[in-house]
Amino acid sequence: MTVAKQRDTKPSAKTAFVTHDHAGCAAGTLHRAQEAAREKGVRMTPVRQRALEILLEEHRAMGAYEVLDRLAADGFGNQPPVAYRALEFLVENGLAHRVRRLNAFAACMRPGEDHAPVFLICRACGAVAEAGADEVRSALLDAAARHNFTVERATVEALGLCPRCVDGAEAVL
Amino acid sequence: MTVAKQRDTKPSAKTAFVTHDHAGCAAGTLHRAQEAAREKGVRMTPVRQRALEILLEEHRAMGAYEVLDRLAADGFGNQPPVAYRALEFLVENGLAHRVRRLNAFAACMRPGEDHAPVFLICRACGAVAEAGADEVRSALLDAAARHNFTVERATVEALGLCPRCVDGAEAVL
DNA sequence: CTTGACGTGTGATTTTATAACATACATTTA
DNA sequence: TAAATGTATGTTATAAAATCACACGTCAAG
Ligand SMILES: [Zn+2]
Ligand SMILES: [Zn+2]
Ligand SMILES: [Zn+2]
Ligand SMILES: [Zn+2]
Repeated sequence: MTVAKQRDTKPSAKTAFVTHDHAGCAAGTLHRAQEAAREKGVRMTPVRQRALEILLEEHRAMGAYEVLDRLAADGFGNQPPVAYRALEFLVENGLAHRVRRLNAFAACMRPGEDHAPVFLICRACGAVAEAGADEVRSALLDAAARHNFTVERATVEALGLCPRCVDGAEAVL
Repeated sequence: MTVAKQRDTKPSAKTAFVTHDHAGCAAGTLHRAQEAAREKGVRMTPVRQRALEILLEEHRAMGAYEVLDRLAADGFGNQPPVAYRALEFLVENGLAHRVRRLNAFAACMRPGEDHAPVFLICRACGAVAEAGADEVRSALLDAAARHNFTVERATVEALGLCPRCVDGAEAVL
């Protein structure tokens, strides 16, 4: 089937800002996330999977309450902990990320790959891309080392304009 | 006077995690912040200055409500906007930074210097250091450029253990 | 003196996140 | 299978963080 072909396609790492077969992109990522969960021995329950599917619908970050509304509409609980717990599970297990600048969550595009994500957030269209950036991470570790600081987790987020919005958007800085 | 000598001392860039003359450190930074505000033509009103002084008391980040309590105790208003407005002013004018991981604010140690701050946040003692890290910034810009993304603002924060806490703190990762 | 920009005070509300407890389901153990 | 145990979900309530909307005061330009 044609979907299966898309499913195992390696992501091009810059899909978020260009038009692409997102149905296949999302299905493939979901599939890889399920695989990662299975290998990790954690349970991908219905709420959790649905929450991930919701995050995967678009390349943008969603607030917990927005996810909650969607989950509730699908027959799951409608209280904050329902969404927060599902999202926490996804983040803990590397299937989603928290985007601190937006107080929101985004599906991970490389589930199970143990990567160091850098987020590129378009302030005009809200698109969020997950850029792999080992150089950023190692530069950060170097800087920390100069202060004798031991890094355990890092947040790297850039706000700006994606290639589609860079023309025709008013400057902010 | 001895304070004046401290006031114009350039910060060593790694003061936060080592014992130092913090009274002089704070006074000097406040002085430089006032200077920066004057040069920029913005008004350092009483609330704003007091808010900065409060942030400068320790090398850690403070929540808006914590700052608010302190301001209220000093006779200023006791409603959230009082603190948020003062903090927003400080951030907008480069006299303080927002630490997103903590939903908190920290005084800038290089007011008026137009720098690219990287925060090192100790999860054990709460100390926050502002590490200059041009390499991190340029690596981030490179990564963004590969996606044709235009960076306007960036957040780089590392959570971990400072040199004083690295011994005798349980692992978390 | 009047106008308008800016800053501050205050009450109310919105948005984001957790605490605490009860119930349901699943996996192990007997 | 039945009991026991751990894990997941549902629900009520509350806490924490941030913003809105409006009134009042100050000060400097016209
Ligand atoms: Zn896609
Ligand atoms: Zn965009
Ligand atoms: Zn100091
Ligand atoms: Zn520490």
